Amino acid sequence: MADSSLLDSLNPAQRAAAEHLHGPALVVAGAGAGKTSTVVRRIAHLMETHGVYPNEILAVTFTNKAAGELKERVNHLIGKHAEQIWVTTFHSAGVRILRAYGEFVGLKTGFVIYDDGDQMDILKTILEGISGAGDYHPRYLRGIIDRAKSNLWTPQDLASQGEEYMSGMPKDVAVEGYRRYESAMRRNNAIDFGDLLVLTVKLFHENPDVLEKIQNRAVFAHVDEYQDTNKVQYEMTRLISEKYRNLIVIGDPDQSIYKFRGADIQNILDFQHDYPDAAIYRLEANYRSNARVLEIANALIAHNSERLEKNLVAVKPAGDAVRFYRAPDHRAEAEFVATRIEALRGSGVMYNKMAILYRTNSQSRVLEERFLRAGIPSKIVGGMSFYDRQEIKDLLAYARVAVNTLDDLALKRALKRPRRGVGDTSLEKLESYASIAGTSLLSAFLKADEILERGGSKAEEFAKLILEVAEYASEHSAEEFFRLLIDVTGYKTMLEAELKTNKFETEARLENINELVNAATEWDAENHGTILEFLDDSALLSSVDDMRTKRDNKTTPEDAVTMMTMHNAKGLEFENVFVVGLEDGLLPHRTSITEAGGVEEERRLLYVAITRAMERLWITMAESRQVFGKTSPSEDSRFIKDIPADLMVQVNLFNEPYGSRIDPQRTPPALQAKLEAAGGAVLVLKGGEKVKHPKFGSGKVLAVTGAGDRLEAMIQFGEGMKKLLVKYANLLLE
DNA sequence: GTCTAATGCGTTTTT
DNA sequence: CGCATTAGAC
Repeated sequence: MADSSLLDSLNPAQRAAAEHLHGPALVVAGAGAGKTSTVVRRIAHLMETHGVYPNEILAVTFTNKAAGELKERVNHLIGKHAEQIWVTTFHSAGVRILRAYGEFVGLKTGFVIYDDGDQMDILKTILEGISGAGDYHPRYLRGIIDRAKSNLWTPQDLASQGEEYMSGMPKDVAVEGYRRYESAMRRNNAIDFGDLLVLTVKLFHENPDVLEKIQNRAVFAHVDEYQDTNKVQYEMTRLISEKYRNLIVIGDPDQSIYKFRGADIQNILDFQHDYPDAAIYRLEANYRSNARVLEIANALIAHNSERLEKNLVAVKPAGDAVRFYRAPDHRAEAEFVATRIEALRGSGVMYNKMAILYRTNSQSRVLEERFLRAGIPSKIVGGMSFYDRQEIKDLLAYARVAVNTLDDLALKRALKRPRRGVGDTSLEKLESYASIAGTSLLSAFLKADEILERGGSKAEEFAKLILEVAEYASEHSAEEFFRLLIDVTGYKTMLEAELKTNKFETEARLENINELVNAATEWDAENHGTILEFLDDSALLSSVDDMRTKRDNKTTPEDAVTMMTMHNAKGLEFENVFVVGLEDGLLPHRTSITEAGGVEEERRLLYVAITRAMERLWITMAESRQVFGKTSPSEDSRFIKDIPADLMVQVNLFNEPYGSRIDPQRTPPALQAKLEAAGGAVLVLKGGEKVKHPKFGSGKVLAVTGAGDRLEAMIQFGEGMKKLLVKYANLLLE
């Protein structure tokens, strides 16, 4: 095959994957193995060398942020036509498809996306309506329904499942709850995250012509993070790629961490079974981490059994040793991290090269407080986000009912703030009227004068306000709309009145509604879309996506330490990483210990966290920690024992080693063979080099495997391919 | 109808 | 500890 400069920077394994043309393929890509580069170059190569049109290429990523980066890199490589490549997440693809064809599966124009808070509101009412079910927490039912949807189960399918899927709820309550939930959602013309995928699959099944249109947009399909796909995503992938069968899935079973969301590691483990003709490519050279970091990651994950054989080898040499700090309590742990961060800063490292990863969002508080006192700038990714704040949700509720007058839930939320003089009793009457008449709540409000004995005019006034707002929504840009909204609803006036009694909090709220307008302005500039599309985008933002973190705290300086959960860290990398809270009960989390496969999943989570580190890694635990206001003692995480003691340095508060020490003579395996070249220069092999062997002559290094003394090079010589132990091969660089 | 204070409760990860 | 709910006062 003709050399293409596009692929020159890839190693042989990456290159083989990037050159894959037709048919299914599985790319097992270890952490930091350069899978994004491989996909970027594969796409560029398809277009440049094989003349594939950009609008025949689909790439599904895990987050919008990853999608944006992929697009940008392809763009950078080959220029403008990359715009037409469909790079998306499963959920964004679902919205786009359903906005175009939703009517085929019973959706009406203007349907809105409900988040988990909305789901809980609906489910609470539903549980209260089922006799004897009022005591069950809606959270559990939401979990059941989400899991059912990720498995493509209808309420009827759920009824035939075992008790283990009912989260301790009586099965008939769960099934009936699911049924009522579905009809409530349709009545409100609303869909949830699960529906974005479930309804898309349903649409594909029932409308072959629609499916074919999508298939033609996905002649060459890529699905990233395949280890975290669930049943419905599996089905979506299968259907979309069915026509052309040019499907490449990329993933790493060792990084599967979303089982609770229905992700099924078997999807990747069984790929070759589903597609017997699938090619398989393994990217096993890790370009990200210092060899010592990778060594402990490998040692840890070796304790898992649900794996695909993989031998991840460091390209980088050994750097700083991994440090382990055992703190007396959670405050001391925060103190240690703060001290280390200041020391790093003192030696010239920027704050944005540092990250702290934890198991649960609640762990961020002590750290944040400590950093605030120390003057360390920090930003929290995830947790309570901008769009979860009360004032933002209130305003979005007005927007939602404006674009979808069937949204009773949003109408009720809007009614609460500012107060409209319509209380619970009136609302109840209007709701029951609407329910009997089979109309929306808004229609009932419009006729409130006839329905209510007292206070009907106030309800009607409110309904008219909503209609007025709805008119704005259809006629204005997002920015103009939200400017009008905060004014005409009296929301701003209400907040300004609250300034007297609750200055600090209200000032923040005023600032936030101003930020909402700013967000809309920026969005307008990039999208020129409708209010409905603005709502879609804000609903689908993930915590690592830019728009949200940027909005989250506008005072956060560019140079700040990143704090996030281990889940959110997937796909990211940082020069310096602190993995905190390695205590049994926290990691592995107590709730996961009794679940089948739970501990292995938690071990993978730690594996993901560790492999984020490029140069320096600290692991910490606290011997006691406050939970719900009570101090309780804790033990080392069982995962600490998975890592041989001589691979980490235990340190004190001053980062000085004590107790166990690593052997300074021992070098961790790295994918680098040091060869004495003619002039005595050190030669590093990673594949692709031309070398000379005393007996076989000139050859080209195809791949390098193994480590240390067992490091082997696969070399193509004139007389054929040889696999040689580098240590004895006497190779010279040509 | 609305606001306030007291109570009780839960322990995870998120598109 | 932080929240969501609720009883009871205005």
